[in-house]
Amino acid sequence: MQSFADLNAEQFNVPTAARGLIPVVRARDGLRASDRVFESVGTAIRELRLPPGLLLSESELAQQLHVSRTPLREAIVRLVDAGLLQVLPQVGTLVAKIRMSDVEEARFVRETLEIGAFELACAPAHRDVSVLHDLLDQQQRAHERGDLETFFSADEALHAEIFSMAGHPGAWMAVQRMKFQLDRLRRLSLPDPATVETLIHDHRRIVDAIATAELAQGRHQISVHARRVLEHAPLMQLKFPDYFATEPRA
Amino acid sequence: MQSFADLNAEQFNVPTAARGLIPVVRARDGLRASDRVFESVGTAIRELRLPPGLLLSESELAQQLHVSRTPLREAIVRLVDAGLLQVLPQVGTLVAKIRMSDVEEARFVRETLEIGAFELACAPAHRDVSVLHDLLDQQQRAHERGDLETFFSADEALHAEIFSMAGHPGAWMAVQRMKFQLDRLRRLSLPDPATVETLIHDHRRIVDAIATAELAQGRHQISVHARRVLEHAPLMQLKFPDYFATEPRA
DNA sequence: CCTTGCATACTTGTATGGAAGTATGCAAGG
DNA sequence: CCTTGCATACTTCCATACAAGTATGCAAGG
Repeated sequence: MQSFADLNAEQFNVPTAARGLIPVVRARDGLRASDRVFESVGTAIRELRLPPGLLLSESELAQQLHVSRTPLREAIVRLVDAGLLQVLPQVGTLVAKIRMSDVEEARFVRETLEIGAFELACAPAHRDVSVLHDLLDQQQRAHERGDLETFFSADEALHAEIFSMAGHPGAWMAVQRMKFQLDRLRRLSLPDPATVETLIHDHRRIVDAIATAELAQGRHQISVHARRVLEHAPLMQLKFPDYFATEPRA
Repeated sequence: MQSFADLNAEQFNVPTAARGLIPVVRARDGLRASDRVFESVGTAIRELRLPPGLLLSESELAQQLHVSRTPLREAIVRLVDAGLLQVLPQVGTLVAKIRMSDVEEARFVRETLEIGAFELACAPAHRDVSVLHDLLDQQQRAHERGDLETFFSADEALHAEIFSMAGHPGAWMAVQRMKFQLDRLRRLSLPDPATVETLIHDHRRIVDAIATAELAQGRHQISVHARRVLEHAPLMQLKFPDYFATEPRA
């Protein structure tokens, strides 16, 4: 199995240091070291900088992030709960592979909750979709200048805003927890500009459905939108076979 | 603020030991100490043996559970993520109070996902509701002999089984995470036998709706069922005012 | 050549000691 | 009597040392 140090050695030609893979966030704010590590490592996993199946080591990671093993372990515990890491006692800690059954569950949760939120967002007589239009514009501009990260942020913000309009901003948290698995699959298939345009198109139709309170149309659009990650899944499984888990959860 | 030791002193007349509040789970299986503590403390909180607002202490808890502070802290981190604990740095760790906004969010997530699962469970032509009927019988018998714990288990199992029938057993996990807040509110209002009978009645109607695939009827019943916890909420807020949070999340 | 057993170097899990920060009570001064 | 400042006793947070278990490579024996 490929180790963390090996991977870094390949990419940066430095045997021990791993600068670049995980940005070393320094002690800003009053944030706990545990939180910084959770954010840093969690983002690195979701952005596939730490590829699925990679074997990590607590002490190695701790050194590279300049924290001790205690706060690192607390971050690991949370990442295990989130389904992004898997700990094999006395063996190692590895980046969880993408399990299509988990992806499907996340898709169901997301689609179902977003449709529920959409219906509530359509209910108020005086609803204000100007924020949604702003976010659509942001996405368009970010796409035109090839800024994927900003597009991602605006994408997230759009979906979160719909939950806010529905009066359930907290439910978006529940969706995000499940979305972790979807994120990695999306990241695999999203360098394609055409796909981004499709997503923006989806967003426009969903926002339009809210503006005009067309329930049936909106439900359909959200369903289509939520299932897009699954479209490229079979191809991605062929292209990156060892990113995907074949066996049931250990 | 009432401390953990004080509470125990009141109930058991022992100043330091806290036997009874949290069962000391001994090192069975190959389970990690961290996992045992998470289960033990989490259950104690959900069953209100550790009342909302209670101020805890890492070292105190560690002594009483016969583990060191490290695995205890890892359990605390998970319980914070679950929304059952709240850590105030350099001050203390306290049992999170019940916030009605969280309850409402959990209700929305649960109701929406259960309706979604219900619709899928109705779809297959050859669906087998015998397991559901067994669980209904278990609930009836448990209620007749006043066995609340068994009723709770069968209740959970029934809802989980519906998600299984829908082909999304994993989505039940997402519901359970949100349900933690609902559990405590239910626990407050459930010593009432009449309420238990109402719940069993709800369950029967929901199972019937699945058996006959009456979509509209089932959706309505699940919605009514999911909102029952809210019925007694105002009364409970009057009866146990310091169990509930008034301010927004810190 | 192949198999088996063991020494060794890892891994995660747990315990403990110290550092930094906060609430509290008490004493001194107005 | 009321307010202010400080000493003290907590708290969580972090670093480190040790314990227990697993994989690996090498050597010895069949």
